[in-house]
Amino acid sequence: MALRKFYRALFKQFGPQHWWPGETPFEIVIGAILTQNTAWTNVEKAIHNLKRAGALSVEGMEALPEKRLAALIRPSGYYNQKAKKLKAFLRRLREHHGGSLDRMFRLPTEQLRQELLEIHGIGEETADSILLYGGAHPIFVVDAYTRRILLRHGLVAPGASYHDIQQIFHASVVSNAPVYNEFHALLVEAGKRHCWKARPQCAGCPLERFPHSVEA
DNA sequence: GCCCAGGTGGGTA
DNA sequence: TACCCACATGGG
Repeated sequence: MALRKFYRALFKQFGPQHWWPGETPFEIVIGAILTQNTAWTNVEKAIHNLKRAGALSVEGMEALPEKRLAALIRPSGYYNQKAKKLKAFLRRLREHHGGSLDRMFRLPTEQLRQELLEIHGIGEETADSILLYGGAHPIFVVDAYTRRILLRHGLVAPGASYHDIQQIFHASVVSNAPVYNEFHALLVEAGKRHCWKARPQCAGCPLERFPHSVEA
């Protein structure tokens, strides 16, 4: 299967990625929301502000007025929107799980995924990032780089949905959280290095030797 | 100045 | 369903 070859090639080239860059499950959840359509370097600044303000905890963040929260996460962009999203998540966590991430993550994967998707501001990629990286649930995260790379190699059709792409991974890669974790992180690294583009930008990339259906 | 970044939700046809 | 757009900062 092509994807398993991709994984080996990427790992050989880039090595372990040590994702997610976050010290606690709560930090990972917050980072997953803050990184939506945003460079991670900007998210780091926002998280630094939250830490400095003592707001990188369930209680600390819930105690903040939304305006104050928005000001702290300003460097991550879309800060008014994201403050609303963070508040919506915290409210749900408190009302359904007593404010405990541990309790929340004990739910079955599919049930928790459905619940996360009901929260304002949490779409499929963010829900899956929270599940995989925050709770070690074995579910594959599909992001823009993943889509572009698979598209370029003709492994998915142009109109493929998030679910379509996720199913390809679930069907061909063993259901194992550490493996899904590493694979997705490697795909993002490849994406950042423009491995989804044609030569010369892709020259030397670990996927170049695999067939390209789309010379984008 | 322009383009992009580890998306999502709301509106319209 | 399928587009289109708003949301916003910071780095290359």
